[in-house]
Amino acid sequence: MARSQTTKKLTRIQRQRTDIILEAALDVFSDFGFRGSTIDMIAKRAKLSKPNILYYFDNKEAIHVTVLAKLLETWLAPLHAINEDNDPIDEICKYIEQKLNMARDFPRESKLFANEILQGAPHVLPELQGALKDLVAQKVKIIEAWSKDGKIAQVDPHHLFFSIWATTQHYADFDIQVRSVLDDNTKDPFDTAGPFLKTMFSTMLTP
Amino acid sequence: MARSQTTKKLTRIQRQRTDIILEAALDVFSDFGFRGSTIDMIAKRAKLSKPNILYYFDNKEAIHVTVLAKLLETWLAPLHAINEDNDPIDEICKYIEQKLNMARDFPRESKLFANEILQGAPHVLPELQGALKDLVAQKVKIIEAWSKDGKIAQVDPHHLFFSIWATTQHYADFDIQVRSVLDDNTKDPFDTAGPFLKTMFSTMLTP
DNA sequence: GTCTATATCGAGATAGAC
DNA sequence: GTCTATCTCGATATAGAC
Repeated sequence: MARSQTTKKLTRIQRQRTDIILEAALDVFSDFGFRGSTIDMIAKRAKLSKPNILYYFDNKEAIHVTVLAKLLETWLAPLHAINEDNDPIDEICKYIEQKLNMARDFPRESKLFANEILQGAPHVLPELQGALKDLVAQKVKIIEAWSKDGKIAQVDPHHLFFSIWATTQHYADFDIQVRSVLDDNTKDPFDTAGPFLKTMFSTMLTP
Repeated sequence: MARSQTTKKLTRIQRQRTDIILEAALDVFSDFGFRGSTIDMIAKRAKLSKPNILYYFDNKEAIHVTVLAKLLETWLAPLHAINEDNDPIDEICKYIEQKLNMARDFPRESKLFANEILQGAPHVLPELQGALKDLVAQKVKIIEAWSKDGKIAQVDPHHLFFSIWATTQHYADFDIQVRSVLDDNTKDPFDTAGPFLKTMFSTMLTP
């Protein structure tokens, strides 16, 4: 049994090693998917030997699961931050900006997540049906309250979230298509996407 | 060299066989990605033997490339249909509806395409930079003309297309997440997504 | 054209020395 | 804890009979 699986307490050096492995694994998995990635690739990127990787993790799947678990934490953070007491349109715009910043700054995480969902979420389905569903339900209520109070227009809150997720993550997941279609490659798509999306969503939400 | 690669002319039975193989391949590739799929899976689904598959196609990659080429044709059809002479908002709404219908009726194609783009478009990059880019450039001009004539609001046409692609395809590619988040699984997400998206985009585009 | 049998190879995982 | 060497298996692709 690999060291990291048996106990929670790790020495500093062990913690470092697993972090290096997870960082390399994120690189590889996000580029080639789970099945397209090999332990050898991860080992090379981490500058460790293949058996050494398997000393820290039971098997390839364990690495994948750990990477996904880490990513989910940060992935849901912006949604948590939506606050009922602030101005509704400001809150939504802030959320869009945060999601777009994450797509720009963490494209590997976005692609890895997209890959996992595309394959039917074999490793994160429980989280989708549990933590994510509950969190969304909570924020849906906020949107509904805003609508009821006439602070924003009447919209389907679920589809609002789906649209924000889809449009922001698109710039990370489909970046090769975005850059292929845009003629002027000197301009960063993210710079113009922000204003566009904020305009679109606030126009719809303005009562 | 496999039969189907040497000449263009195929007998009726050969054409049938290759169609059966491509149909099975679409099933398998869209579920497991290129690397996660095996020729055996395709053979089983097509009810043919593995060597028989390789009689019709040189190798696994040739099957993948052929499936992608077929799918791209149908994939771009709705974009072609956008007509400058009709009412702008009607045309955009029609486009959204067609894209959403395709996501509903051809989820395998949508997922396969998403997978290919996520991996960096190894097999369709030339088409993205050629046919797709040209087609988009042409339709971007139509949007710009509509804006200039005051028929629709001023929007960035590229980001408009990106957003339509992202939001519609989301319901096919991320369906497992969509269904996990929605409490009531009896209702079809597509039924409510159509009105939502049409409202969102026409609100933004109304001058 | 289609099959069975098989060569070959890449990759996950382990054994055991140090 | 980390390494080299190796086992093992699954998958691509081919050989050759029918």
